[in-house]
Amino acid sequence: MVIMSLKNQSRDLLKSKDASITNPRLIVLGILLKQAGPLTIDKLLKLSRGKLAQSTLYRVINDLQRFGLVTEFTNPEKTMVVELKVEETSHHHHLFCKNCGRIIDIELARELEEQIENEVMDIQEQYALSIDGHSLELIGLCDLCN
Amino acid sequence: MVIMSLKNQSRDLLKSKDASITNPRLIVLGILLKQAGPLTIDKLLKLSRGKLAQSTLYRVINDLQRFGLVTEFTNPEKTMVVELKVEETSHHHHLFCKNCGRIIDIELARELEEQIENEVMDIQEQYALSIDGHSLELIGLCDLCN
DNA sequence: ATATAAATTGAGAATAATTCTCATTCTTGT
DNA sequence: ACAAGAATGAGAATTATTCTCAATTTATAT
Repeated sequence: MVIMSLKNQSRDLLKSKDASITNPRLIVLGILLKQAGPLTIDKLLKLSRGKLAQSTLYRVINDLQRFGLVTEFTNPEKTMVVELKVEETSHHHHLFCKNCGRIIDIELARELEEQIENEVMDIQEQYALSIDGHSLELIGLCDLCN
Repeated sequence: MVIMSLKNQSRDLLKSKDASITNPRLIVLGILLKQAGPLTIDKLLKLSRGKLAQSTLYRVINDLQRFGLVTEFTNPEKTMVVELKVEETSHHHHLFCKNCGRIIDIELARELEEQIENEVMDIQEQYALSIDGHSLELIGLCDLCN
C-alpha cells in the first residue's frame, strides 16, 4: 500500500467515490497526498507547475469537496485552503502562521476534545441553538518561523 | 452613564483614543453600540441608511480597529464582520448561523477556557511553535433559526 | 475496439469584496 | 475665525473566486 504510486492512490480515491478519473483531478490529489497537510490555492497552483488552468483548479477542488475527498476552509488572509480528508485525519484544528502563512494541523488531547464536546452540548441548551461543528483556530508562529 | 446618548458614548470612545470625531465614525460606533453584537458590512451599510459611502465604511472600520475600538474578523461567507471591543466583552467566541448568517457571541465556562489555555501551552512546546491567540468557531443554527 | 453521450477542461469574462486615489470637505489647535 | 492636517465620497483598481461555452476527454454500450 505504502509503495503504491501517488497516481494510483489518487485513482483509487476517485474510484472509491465513483468519480470520473481525469488528469487535473489526479494532479491535485497527487499534490495533496504528497504534502500531507493543508495547502492554499496559490501553493497548489505553484506545485502544479502550469499543468492545469486556474479555473480548473478551483473547479476540481469544489468537485473533490463534493465527493468528500477534501475539506475546504479559509485562512486569515481569506483565501481558500484545501486539505485531504482521510479517515485518520478526521477531527483536528489549525494553527495559522502569521509570518509565513503556513498552516499546521493540531491535535488536541482527547480529554480536552471531549470537554469541548460537552461544553458545546451545554451551550446548545443555554442559548437555545443547535451546533453541528466546531473548530479551534490558533494564530501564532509555526515551528520554522518561531 | 446608561442614559448617555449613543452619540455621546461614541464621542467619548473616540476621545479616549485621541481620534478625531467625525460623523461617519459616530454613525458606525452608534450602530455598534446599539446592536451590542457582531455585524457584517452589509448589515452595517443597511443600518447606516445611506448616510455614508461604502468606501468610507470600510475605511472607518479599519480606523476604529487601529484605535482598538473594534475587532474585525471573518464569517464563513468570507466577508468582514465587526464587533465593538469593550473591556467586559474581552475574550469570547462565535457561533455562525448557517441559515441566516447571524453571529452570536458565546462565552465558554471559565474552567474550559483555562483548560484550553493550558493545552495551548502544551501545544506550543510539543510542536515547537508560539501561539498568541485562539478562537473557537461554532457552526450551526442560531436560536431564531433553530 | 468504436462510436456516442455525458462529463470535464481551458481561457477568459463576470462577479463580489475590499482597497486605493484624489479632489473636496470637515476638524482641530491656535 | 483660519490655516494645516485629517477624513470623506465617488468611482477606479485590485484580488479571489465563479461562470460561460466551445473544445476535449472520459465512460458506456455495442
